[in-house]
Amino acid sequence: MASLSKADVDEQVASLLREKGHRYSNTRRMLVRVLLTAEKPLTNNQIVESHDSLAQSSVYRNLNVLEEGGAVTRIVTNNEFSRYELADGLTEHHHHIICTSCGDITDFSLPSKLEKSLNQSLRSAASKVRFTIDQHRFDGLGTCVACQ
Amino acid sequence: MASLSKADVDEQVASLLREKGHRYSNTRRMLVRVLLTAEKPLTNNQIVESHDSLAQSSVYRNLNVLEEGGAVTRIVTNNEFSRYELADGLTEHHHHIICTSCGDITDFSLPSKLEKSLNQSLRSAASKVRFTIDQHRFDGLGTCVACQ
DNA sequence: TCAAAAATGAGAATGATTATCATTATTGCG
DNA sequence: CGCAATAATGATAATCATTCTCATTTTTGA
Repeated sequence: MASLSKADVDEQVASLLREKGHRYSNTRRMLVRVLLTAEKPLTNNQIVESHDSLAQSSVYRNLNVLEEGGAVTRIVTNNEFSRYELADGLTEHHHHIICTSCGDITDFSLPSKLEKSLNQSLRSAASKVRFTIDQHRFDGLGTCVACQ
Repeated sequence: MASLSKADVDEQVASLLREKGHRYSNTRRMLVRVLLTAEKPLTNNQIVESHDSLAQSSVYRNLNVLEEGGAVTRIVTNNEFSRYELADGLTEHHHHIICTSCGDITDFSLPSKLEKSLNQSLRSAASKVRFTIDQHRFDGLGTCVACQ
């Protein structure tokens, strides 16, 4: 599954938002663009600072709208900041290695075979406790070079 | 790896705290007892309410002390409450199925073969980006029976 | 062109968590 | 045993990321 072009992503996001009765406004378009070009999940402030015309309250509000629409995923690790990235389906499925000291995040992927086995085990466990699974996350927690 | 007895856990925690120059006070002992008997990760408030003599500020402070000592793991999912459980080594290694609606958490385990492959893939990815890995987490995110 | 609906942004409010600090408990040493 | 010194406690205040409010602006569709 190759990654999508900017136009494709726009179209997908527009459609996701439309389903929820939301518009794909300029601000939202800008957020998607920033997340698409970022090579790692970003905090709200990193996004705000990336562009003069972005108001903090709007970024928070719109990231929530995008998250509810399924276009963006929020990553929470500690009690500091949330980080945001484009959701699965808009990017390739991947996982994270997270620095518990500074919060920095790096992406990585698992062999698809392993990914399948994981999914299988998860679904089977979930059905036993009668949970519906929307997504999963596999994170490595540790320390980055800068922090050790 | 069978789970440890209460006495064993106490000994381990005492030792972990001692290494950090902390005492294994009655309050801390009580927190460990509550987490040990709980069948799922608990919020700070759930712990406070489990016992009259527990002050909120002390519970927060001591959960942090226990976390720093490696005796307790904090689980953060959304912007609401953190939840706490005994760390790996004091309980059997396991994973979580989390309800994104109410925050409820259920434990489950992966086949040890899968667990090994996961670890291998993670370590290999981490070394490439020069991260040191302390632990990993694999969470299923979805909706519990009560919320769907 | 116009009204209805949605989005924006500045600032106020919220609320989980952390810091403060006077008081109390514990430790180890003589 | 006492008795400092050190750590823990708990009530309360402070913090700060995030959410809410609301007046204004933009967009939509008829």
